[in-house]
Amino acid sequence: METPSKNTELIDFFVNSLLSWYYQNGRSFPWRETKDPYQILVAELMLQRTKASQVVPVYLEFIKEFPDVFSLSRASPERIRDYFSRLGLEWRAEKVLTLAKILVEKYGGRIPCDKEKLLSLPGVGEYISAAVLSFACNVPVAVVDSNVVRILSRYFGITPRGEGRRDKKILELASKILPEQFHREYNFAIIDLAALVCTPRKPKCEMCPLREKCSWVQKNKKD
DNA sequence: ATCCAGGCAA
DNA sequence: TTGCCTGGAT
Repeated sequence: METPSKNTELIDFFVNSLLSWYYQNGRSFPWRETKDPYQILVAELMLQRTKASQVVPVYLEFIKEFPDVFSLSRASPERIRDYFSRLGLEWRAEKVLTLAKILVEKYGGRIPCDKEKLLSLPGVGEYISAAVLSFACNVPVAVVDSNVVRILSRYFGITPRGEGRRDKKILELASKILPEQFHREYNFAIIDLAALVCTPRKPKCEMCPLREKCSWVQKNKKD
């Protein structure tokens, strides 16, 4: 009887605090200024396992040389590798070219706003698919990476079974929380909070907008 | 030396 | 669903 309303309260506080924090403290990146699915896709391919600040110059140069999927599909593998090697992702360059060619030949150069079609593309999994859908296609889906998992499990006091990205509880919670009207801002917000405040080690709980109701903060007060 | 993390194959 | 791949971070 009291659990559902408490959960709702917990969720409302989470979403409201997170969003207002984001409007004050959120980061700005070139790929957040656009809703072009191609540019979003390129950014996400580059952002995997790479610090965003390091991606910025590479991304800008890449988009300048390959402003759309057609120009990319005509690029040489070596030229693409030049960019991705700067990010430690040169082993992916070949896949990027394959991806561009498929987009041109099969989809007429348009990135499909469809989960199944996105997942069928080489180099695109759950994470990038969700990112493209929310950031470019205006489809309200929760973007869940290990950073998001960390925040949800800390705040709500959930211990994921094995990997969080494969934990049903976490995924259900993530989509339950997602505010449909503000899904894009919300997804950016949770990514930024994870990067700036709720870091894996030594999180800056003093400056966290969620600390009042964070289960992890309460548990660690003893220390 | 080990861990991490999203994509992917078995 | 489980384990491997890759290379930067710890």
